[in-house]
Amino acid sequence: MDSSDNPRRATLADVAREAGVSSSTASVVFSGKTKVSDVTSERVRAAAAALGYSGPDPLAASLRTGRSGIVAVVLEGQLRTAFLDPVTIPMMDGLADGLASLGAGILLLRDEPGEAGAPALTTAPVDAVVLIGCSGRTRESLDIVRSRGLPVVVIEGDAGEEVPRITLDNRHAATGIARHVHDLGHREIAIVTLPLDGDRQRGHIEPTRWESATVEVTVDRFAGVSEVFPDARAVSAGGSSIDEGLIAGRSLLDDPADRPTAVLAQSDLLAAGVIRAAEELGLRVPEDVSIAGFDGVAVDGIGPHVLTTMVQPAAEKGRAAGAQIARMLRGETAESLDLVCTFRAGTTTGPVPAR
Amino acid sequence: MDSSDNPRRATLADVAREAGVSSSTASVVFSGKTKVSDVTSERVRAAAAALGYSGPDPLAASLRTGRSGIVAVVLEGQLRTAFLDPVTIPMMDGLADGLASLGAGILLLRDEPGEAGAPALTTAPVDAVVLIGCSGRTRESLDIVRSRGLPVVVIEGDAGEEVPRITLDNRHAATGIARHVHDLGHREIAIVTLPLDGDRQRGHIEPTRWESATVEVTVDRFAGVSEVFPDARAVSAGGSSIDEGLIAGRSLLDDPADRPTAVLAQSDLLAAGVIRAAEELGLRVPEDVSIAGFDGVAVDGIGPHVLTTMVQPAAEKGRAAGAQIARMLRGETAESLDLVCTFRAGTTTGPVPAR
DNA sequence: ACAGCGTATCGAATCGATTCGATTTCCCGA
DNA sequence: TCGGGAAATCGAATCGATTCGATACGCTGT
Repeated sequence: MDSSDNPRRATLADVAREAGVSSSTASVVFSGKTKVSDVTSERVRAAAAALGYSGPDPLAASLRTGRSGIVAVVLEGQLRTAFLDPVTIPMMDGLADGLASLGAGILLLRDEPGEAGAPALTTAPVDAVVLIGCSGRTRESLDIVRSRGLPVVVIEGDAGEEVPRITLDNRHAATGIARHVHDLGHREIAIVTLPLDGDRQRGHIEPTRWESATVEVTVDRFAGVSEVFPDARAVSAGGSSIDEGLIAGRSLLDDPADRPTAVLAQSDLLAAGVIRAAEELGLRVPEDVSIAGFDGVAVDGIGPHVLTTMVQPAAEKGRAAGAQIARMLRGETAESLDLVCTFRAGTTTGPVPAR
Repeated sequence: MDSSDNPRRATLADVAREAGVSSSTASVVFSGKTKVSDVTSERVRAAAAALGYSGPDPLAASLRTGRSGIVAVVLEGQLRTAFLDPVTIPMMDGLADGLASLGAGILLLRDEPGEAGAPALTTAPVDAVVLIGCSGRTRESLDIVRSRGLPVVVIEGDAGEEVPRITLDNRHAATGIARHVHDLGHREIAIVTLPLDGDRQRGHIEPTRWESATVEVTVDRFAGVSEVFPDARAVSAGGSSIDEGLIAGRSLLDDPADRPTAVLAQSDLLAAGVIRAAEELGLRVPEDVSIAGFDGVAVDGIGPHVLTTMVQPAAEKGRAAGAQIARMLRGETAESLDLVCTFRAGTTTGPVPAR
């Protein structure tokens, strides 16, 4: 309205002059770092209002204090890819919470090839960085961050020693759910896995294929199940979605002669797809086939079922990352955390059907 | 490793001294704004490497140039609320694209009560702001932004004149899909709406109820359908999800005596829920009941069906917002855009069943 | 040999706040 | 009446780069 195209916006110095105080005093009025008399404070505020001054310029303040109040989150590839996973969202929310105590905002960065020469990470005014799902190009991001000397935390990824990381006890949790199924009497089970690497290839997984798998989550969850069912067959999905689960589920349940009595999916979305596949084929869950998931997210549209699954503390992952960042910013040393999943018994697993 | 706890990180001046050039020259080597001889450039780079200097400090650079390369996106409430809507994600992706030409990152801000006195928006070093779904508290955000004199764009919300906005032709698009259903011969139709206001109350909507509705999208899409079907009955869902659609669908399709031949849902997720409700009741889609959605997002898990819907240019919304921001930052004036949805004929609508 | 010119580099001002030691003010007790 | 000390305010340095007019240098054409 009135302040949009002035020749120059008012600065703190202008306000101070207008109020008849030094700029140091004016500064303190806004930051509250020191006591100022009420009368002075009032005069400064009045002057600010008169000049249309809306508080200290964040850029200048940042330079002086060395803090921008921004934490970068580096996601792989397109945002849509990252946010397709329903776990990501509560995690981000948790991160926002964990960072809130710092009053820090979240800067979304894609670790893209970066057309304009330097990746955004080089030139972004951030106080710290959170790397999610460290792999491939994220590695480069890490190098940049290290050379800038920024505090960094890695969520679900390995970035070498010295970098604090937040992980999940994927392997142990997977063993837990496998044991649950085993206790129910199941012996013929199948696993629907997440992608093994960037290829996202679907289909049956030969045991030797695991050697070239790079996605840690997938490998760990598989290894966990293997402890209980060393010979379980596995098919890989092309991603974590209901439709992918449906495809995998069909391929597993199609042949009545060779049908597992239980299917362990590596994500809840996949499990939901498998349930749909079972329903399609006229199989009852859990009477004819037991199905378990992983993650413990709210999956829409599986009707009356409550999925048996391992609930991962998604929001907690984010909060923990935020907390570690906060520590590092205070100069304390951060530590790595391995969060534990908790078993949730649902209605989708039951005793092995009488043959 | 080596640069983590030095007494002081190297500055551009240090590098310049080490290389035996002036700091202005050193600056130019990194920014590339002016020609520098190869030999000088090389000397500077070598000096930088020797001192472990990783490029100009973004904070200092920002102060001088007045640009931080960051655009804030203000979301209402929890992140999870905002990202639950599958339209949000491609939109953010589009925004990221639209902003990429500026090399700008996206700062996620929640318009919270803001415990620590000033909301983050006051102190965030941003170049511009995108407000999403302007309502209630977002209004305050707008005031802050205005007083800071920052360029701002509103997506799907009204922020008064002078603020460029990106909108959808919701009303017209809704009319289009209603006409499609009308052309198929349907006369008894029902609408499943998105929430009418913050209450998110479920259930039948009395015509007078519309007067107090505050969510623009809901009202517009309803009004659009009303042009074709003035007497259509409407039920409100408690949100945009498959489960909410299921609930609404059951209530509409339950009674065979009083069953609409077509259901128009205000979102694809709701439509998916209605489809499930129909299937539950043994109704075939579209033979027994036609169902249409809105949005054109990829909905997982409705099996072989392709939803008849209005495809909204979600990514384009974000891209357009990004483009307008870019214009404002270049000093040009931005304009409001009303994007159009396109009809997609699917397999979920068909001729009205013979009675 | 020199005016004229293009190129590479330099100097110094500037961006707008924060910070902390120094200074002033004022009140109280001896 | 004056010294002592707490409270409020001031001054000046500082954060680390960018920018642009000025300068120096080496060529070319006549």
